[in-house]
Amino acid sequence: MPGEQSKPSDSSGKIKRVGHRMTAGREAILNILSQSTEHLSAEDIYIKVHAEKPSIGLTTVYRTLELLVNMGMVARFDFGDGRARFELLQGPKCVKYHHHLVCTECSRIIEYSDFIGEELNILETIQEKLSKKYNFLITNHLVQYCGLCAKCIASKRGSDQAGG
Amino acid sequence: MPGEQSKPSDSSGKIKRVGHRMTAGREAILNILSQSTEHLSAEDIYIKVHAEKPSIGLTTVYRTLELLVNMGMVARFDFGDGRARFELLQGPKCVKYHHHLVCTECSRIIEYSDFIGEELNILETIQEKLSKKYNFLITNHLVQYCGLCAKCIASKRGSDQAGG
DNA sequence: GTATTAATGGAAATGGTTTTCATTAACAAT
DNA sequence: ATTGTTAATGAAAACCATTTCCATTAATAC
Repeated sequence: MPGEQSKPSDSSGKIKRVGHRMTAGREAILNILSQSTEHLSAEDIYIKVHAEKPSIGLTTVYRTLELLVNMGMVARFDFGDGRARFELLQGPKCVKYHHHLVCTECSRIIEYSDFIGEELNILETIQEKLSKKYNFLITNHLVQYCGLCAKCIASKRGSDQAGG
Repeated sequence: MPGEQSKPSDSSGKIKRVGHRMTAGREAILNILSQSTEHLSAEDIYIKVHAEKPSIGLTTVYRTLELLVNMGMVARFDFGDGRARFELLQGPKCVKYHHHLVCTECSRIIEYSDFIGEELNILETIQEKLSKKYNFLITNHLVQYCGLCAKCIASKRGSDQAGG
């Protein structure tokens, strides 16, 4: 059946083409990633995968994520809360650039796409200049605004007592 | 002696003013931080501090760094290699903005200050917009270009064998 | 179907960071 | 300078995300 490879984007095909085997675990993990817009940690993914395929272990999740990151299919982010987050770089829901708003209090992460147009020109111009000046092969960039989200501002205000 | 507080920047004074005690360990750590332009990890700092004051332990380094970060005197970065890096935000050598070039292969970090002017306008404009739209209190931002440094490009080329 | 070997799971190891707890020492009051 | 209070400390243990080990399983090629 030629239509069989009509999986969400061609992730499975890509994996095979590079000489890796397509397994139930890898497929499940790719599915989770393609269905989520959140930035999932390895454990988040493990919990979801494990729910639908209990045979799959955490180790496999880590190994698969490593593979996908190395293949450039998944991006890995460190937001400073001690666990890495992962995001699919392919498929319908994917975003090309990763510009985040991170709450330093509760680690809430917002991926904004507004205003990105304005940023990109400048960022790409600078990327080229840096690339030349420092002899870097730049493959990616990352912009993070750090601060407090609305909730944490509110709860801070509360715990600061009659602060005003 | 009134001239005694002429320490490099007024870090010690700042610590006391907030109600914390100035100790030998904290002073040593602040010294290390103010003397280095590198992005030091907790252990880097520990090794340097330990060399001049062997009584100071790694735990104290971590605790002091946490204090300084909370006081806003030190910035903490995660470059994805599993250990946090720290950088003084005060004193003569300090940089206001933290724009980095990170080698994903060897974790080499370059803090560039070129071209920053061009970026800042846009980044600050966007910061305000995001702040309003998402109700964030943004205190900081971070720009990272990721890729391969010159050395790692070269060594990749070598290990790829007759690749061209 | 069989062989090959990549992929896997579970347990153990690793390594950066945090916690615990008894001890020490900074600062304020004297 | 002495004393009292309690924050700060060091060492060891705990923690926890991630990696490694190794025997077993299963995906692909034949």
